[in-house]
Amino acid sequence: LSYLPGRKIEQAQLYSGHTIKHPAAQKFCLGLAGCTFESIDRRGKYLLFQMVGGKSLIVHLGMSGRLLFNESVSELSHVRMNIALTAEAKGKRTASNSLYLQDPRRFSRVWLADAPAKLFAAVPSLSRLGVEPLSKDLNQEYLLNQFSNRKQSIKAVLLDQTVIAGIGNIYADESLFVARIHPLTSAQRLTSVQVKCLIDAVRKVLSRAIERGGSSLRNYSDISGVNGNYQHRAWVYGRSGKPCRVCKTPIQRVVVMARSTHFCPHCQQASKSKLYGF
DNA sequence: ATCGTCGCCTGAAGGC
DNA sequence: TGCCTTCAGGCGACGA
Repeated sequence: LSYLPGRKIEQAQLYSGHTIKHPAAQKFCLGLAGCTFESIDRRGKYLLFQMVGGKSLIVHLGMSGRLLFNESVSELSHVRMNIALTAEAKGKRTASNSLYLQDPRRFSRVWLADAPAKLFAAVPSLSRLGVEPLSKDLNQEYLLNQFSNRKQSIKAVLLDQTVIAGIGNIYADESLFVARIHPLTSAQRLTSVQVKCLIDAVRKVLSRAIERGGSSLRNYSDISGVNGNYQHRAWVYGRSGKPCRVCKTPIQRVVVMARSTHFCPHCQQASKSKLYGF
C-alpha cells in the first residue's frame, strides 16, 4: 500500500451491492475518479485513504476481505471493488495498476467522504470508536470508568469497538488468557489490578500479532501474499479440547455474543489476577 | 439505556 | 464419492 500515495485514480468500479455503504454506488465511483492518493491511516479496523483535496476512501475488510495491488482482475474471484490507477508518470514500467478489494464472504464495506468534516457523517461508526489499544489513551483510569457500569462479560466488552477499537474475537480470547481473566467475568467486577493486567495483555498480544503478520483465515494472505501466522501460535483460540499450553488442562469453549470464546478453566480464575509473562 | 440474539455471506470441514 | 449440515465472525438491526 506504500505504492499508493501519489497515484491517481482513473476509474473505480463496484461489483457487489453490499460492499458500498455510502454514498450510492454511482456517486461513489464518480467521486473517486480523478482523485490522487495522499496518505493512509487506520482507526480501529477501518482503513482511511486520504485523497489530495480532502476526500477520503474508507475501507473495512470485514473478516475475509483483502486489498490486492497490481494483479490481473481476470485471475481473481470475489472481486468487490476495482480501483484502476492511471499509468505511472516518468516512464516507469507499470502501465495500468489496479487496487482490488477481494472478499469471498462480502462482509467488507467501503465508504467515500467528500471532506474531513463529513467523515463522521459518512461513516457514523467511526465517530463512536473507542481508544486505540496501543496508545496512551488506553489506561487504567479510562477502562475502570468504562467498565464501571457494565454488567456484561469482559469478553463481550472487549469486542465492543466503542470501548477499545480494533480488538476482534481472536485477540480478545488471547488477551484474556494472558491476563488470566475468565471471559465470563462481569466487566464491572474486575479489580484495578486485573484491569492493569488486561491492558498489558492486550498490548502484548496485539504487538506480537503485528510482528508476526497478523492472523489469517486458512489461506488468506496480505497484500503481498504472505499468510498471517499468529493463529498457529494461539494460546487458546481455536483450541477447545486441546491441552492448555501452560497447564495441560483442556481448553473450554463457550459462546458469548454469538461468538466462540476459548479459555483455560484452570489458568483463568478470579483468584489468579496475575499477568503471564509471555 | 443496556444487553442478548439474529442475519448477512461463503467456503471449509465433518458426518453419513 | 457426494450430498448435507454446521461453523466461522464484524457489525448493524431488532426486541426485551
